Amino acid sequence: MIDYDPATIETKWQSAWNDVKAFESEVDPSRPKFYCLEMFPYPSGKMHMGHVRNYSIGDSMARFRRLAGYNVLYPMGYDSFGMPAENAARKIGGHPHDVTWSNIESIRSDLTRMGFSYDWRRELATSDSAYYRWNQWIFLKFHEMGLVERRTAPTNWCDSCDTVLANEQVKNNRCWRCNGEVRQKHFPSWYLKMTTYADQLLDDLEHIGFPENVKAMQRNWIGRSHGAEIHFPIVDSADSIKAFTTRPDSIFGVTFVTLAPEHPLCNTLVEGTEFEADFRELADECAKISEFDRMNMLRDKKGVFLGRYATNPLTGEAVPIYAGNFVVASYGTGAVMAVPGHDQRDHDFAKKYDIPISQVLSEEDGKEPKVTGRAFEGLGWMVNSKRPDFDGLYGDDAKAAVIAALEKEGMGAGTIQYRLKDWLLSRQRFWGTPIPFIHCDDCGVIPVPESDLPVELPLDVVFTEGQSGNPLASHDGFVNTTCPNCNLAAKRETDTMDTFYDSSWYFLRFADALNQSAPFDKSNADYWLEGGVDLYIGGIEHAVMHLLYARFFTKALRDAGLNDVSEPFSRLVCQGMVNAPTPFCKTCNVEYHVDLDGQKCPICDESLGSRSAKMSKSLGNTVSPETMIGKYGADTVRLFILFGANPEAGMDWSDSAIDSNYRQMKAIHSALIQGIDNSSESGIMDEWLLARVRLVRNNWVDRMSNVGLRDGVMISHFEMVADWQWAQRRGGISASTAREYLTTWIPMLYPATPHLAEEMWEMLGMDTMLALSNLDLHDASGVDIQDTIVLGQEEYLRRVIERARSVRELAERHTDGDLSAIIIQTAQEWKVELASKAIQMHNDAFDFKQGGNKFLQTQECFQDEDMKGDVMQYWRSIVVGQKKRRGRIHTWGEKESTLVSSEFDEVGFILENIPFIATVLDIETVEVYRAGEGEDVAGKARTSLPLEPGIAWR
RNA sequence: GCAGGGGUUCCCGAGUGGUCAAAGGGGGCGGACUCAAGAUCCGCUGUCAAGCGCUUCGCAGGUUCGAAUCCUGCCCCCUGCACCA
Repeated sequence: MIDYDPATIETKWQSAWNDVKAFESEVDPSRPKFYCLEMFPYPSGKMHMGHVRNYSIGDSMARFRRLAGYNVLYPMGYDSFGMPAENAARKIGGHPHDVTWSNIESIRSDLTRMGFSYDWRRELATSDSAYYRWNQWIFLKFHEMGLVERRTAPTNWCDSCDTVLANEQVKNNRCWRCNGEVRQKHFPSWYLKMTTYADQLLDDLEHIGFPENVKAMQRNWIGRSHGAEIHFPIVDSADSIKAFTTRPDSIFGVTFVTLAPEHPLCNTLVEGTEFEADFRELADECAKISEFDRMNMLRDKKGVFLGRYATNPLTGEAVPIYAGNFVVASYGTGAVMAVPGHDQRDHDFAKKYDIPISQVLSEEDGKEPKVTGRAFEGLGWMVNSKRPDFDGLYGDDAKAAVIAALEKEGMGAGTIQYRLKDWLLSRQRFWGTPIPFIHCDDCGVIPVPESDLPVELPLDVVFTEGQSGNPLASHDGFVNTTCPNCNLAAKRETDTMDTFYDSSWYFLRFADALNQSAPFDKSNADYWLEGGVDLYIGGIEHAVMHLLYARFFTKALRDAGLNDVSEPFSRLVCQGMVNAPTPFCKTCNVEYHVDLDGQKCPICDESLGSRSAKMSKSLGNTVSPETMIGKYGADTVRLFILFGANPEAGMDWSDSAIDSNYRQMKAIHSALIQGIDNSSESGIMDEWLLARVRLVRNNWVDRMSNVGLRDGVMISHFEMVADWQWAQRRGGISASTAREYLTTWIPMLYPATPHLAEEMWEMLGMDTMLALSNLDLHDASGVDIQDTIVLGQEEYLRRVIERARSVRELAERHTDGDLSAIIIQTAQEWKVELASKAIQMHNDAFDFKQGGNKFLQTQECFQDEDMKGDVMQYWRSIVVGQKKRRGRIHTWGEKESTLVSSEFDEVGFILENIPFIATVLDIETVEVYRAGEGEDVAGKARTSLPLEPGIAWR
């Protein structure tokens, strides 16, 4: 017997695939396309388990689709601009370019060793000028379209990263990358006007296959809210306060107005008055304190009266103006109309400062609002309106009426607010795409002409530790240039682009990666991206940033005329994390480094337990893919990854589990060898095994088509081995059946474990490699009636054996000495007859409640007075059932019904299989007869049902 | 607080009204093989019991002839956003 030797066959097939260029694909409108893409890696060093998982999923799907006849685009690249490379370069004194390229080499070799089937011709790296020149080209295009804006505004500045950040990159006022605190800084910056697309980005979410949580996060992020902007004229002033509200229907309950302390009107109003001092104190407090303190402080709502009043535009009432620490300057208009009767926050504030509370919405139509001591925030019926024609209106009608009145009187308008901001694109860092603009004293900020692209990053820059600032800014050769307009000396822009820019269109570049005259050819992009990338796989951490930017880009590029695609990704799968055991203290709820395994908790001194935690360097619970591939081979690692959990679920690394997957691979290998070597001429299990494979293959295609890889692999790598082994145990199969089975089975092994499959395919004598094969999977012929019977019979046998086992222990207790015989009593003929009739009637929608008893009375078996009771009881059990179990005619599946109706000869079938039953049950004698035709051992005759014989031991 | 996702047997994890004491894997136990270990194979793994038994799918109710599955309320966990007006 040949041993399973993954190392040899894996390298063999990897180079064979490479030799025949198996995975290179071209546009071919005559075939259905499938674009399979994984979020490309940031080349930070070696490949880790998260990558392995991501790409194992993608590769299996790509291979599955190729096998099914699709024209598959499956490319790979590197998201290689970014700070880690720059920081590494500073540390070791090199250039980010060199750091990046050596990491890319390393990752590429890991990817190759896993056998991933990429079209390597399309490989790209975003830090390559062949790529980023198109970043610049697109930027100029966006500029022409009016989507680029340079403006000075407060920005999020991260001190430790030495750069500004986009809104999306700030989490809890901390930097997404380094977790350092972010502060506000006024800065001239480049923006992409993503808000132009806010509505499309939100509305189009409805039609794409993203997971619900990702859609929710994006909706949340875009944060569209419908409402009104309402003007509150300031008493004795020409100014008015513009407040945004989502609840214009509560306007008659406004008892004060609150401004953000940063609101410019605050200053105007208090300057030189007795209220100035208090206001300054509040404003300073808000400006200074750290985010952490502010979160605490904000539990305590604070405000100061500004000494002035504003007029409610619909009533003319004057209400006091406050500045409040809880009003956010950057959202809406930075001013809030306060309705303490219907907003809990305003309610708290009003109580604290003794401001009147007025209720103008009622929970019940026609009734006065209840006084509860809390604000009623739901929709309600308007009451107490200080103008006619409003009372009695509800919800949207109420809002519309108020807005209409405001618009008519020029005091406001219905508006829509977004949380989404424009994308702050510029970074004060070196390792990114230079923004292609030039600052000229005379001509201003002007674009680099297209013919001068790319603006390349200089390679002669020295990076040293402790260096701060952007090295581009001090690189004379880069900075100094001439103005394309007036030809006088000018300076280059030294800001570079956010690296998320690079990854916002790489999936389009892959469609035509070698194009040197354009970012991509339109027809190529339209072919491969029609309906979007068909399957996009990556981590949930990109739910907002990358996926939102990429959607925006695709739409903007569409509007630039570069493609006809509106949504880049038609189906997104976010793969779960790979976890591994790590020491854990239950009491302190802290995870520790694996070095502390088996020791005591450093905090509370209790013994540490273990729990599953995300693999990370800081916990030391990582597992090196390289080591695992070396030990078990790529196929086993892939099988483990796919079988360990469904793609979306988190999975736990387990040494024993990968070991058992390796054993499974060996079992598959030896089953295949056994099949190939089979020279038997007859096989009693032929019919059954072939029926099984017809059934199972359809299920497999079904599961795989829906990225149900775990289920798919369970069928191909577990159930089918079990079927094979069962067939062997039950008496074996013939050579021709073995061949037929393998011809179907081996391709099913191919997506998950392609090397083994390819090797076995060749050994089976096939000339065309699986990598080049195109099998019509959907042509699977399915199971026919004969298959159903054969499968049903075998299941019947298994069930009989199972039941025999389950009563065995009891029988042993009730019998003196060893058991020597098993007695099987199949159901009486009249039972089978009745059941068969009942099935027929059930199919004809017979009403058993109505006519069941009447029918029974016409039956021959019912005429015998002694049997009447039994017949009644039996009848109930097959057509009605008990509390817990429904009647058999309802619970029998197709197989069972077919067997019963076709008068399956249970006695004959068991007689044929006596040797097998005797062997597996380890018993000398197996007796079988129809109940009533032999001794009624242990009173089992009465309990026998069709397909459920009474089983007794002796 | 809002939004999304969850809570299933020793563990992980399938399971969307009856075929469910609930797939599969891990772990554990037992057996075969072996001098032994490992590997491999077979069986068992809620509970009492020669049963159309009893109890179990976060908790409490409800709908139903029948609920892990549907409805209501509550508790807990994870993720994201957050005094967003």
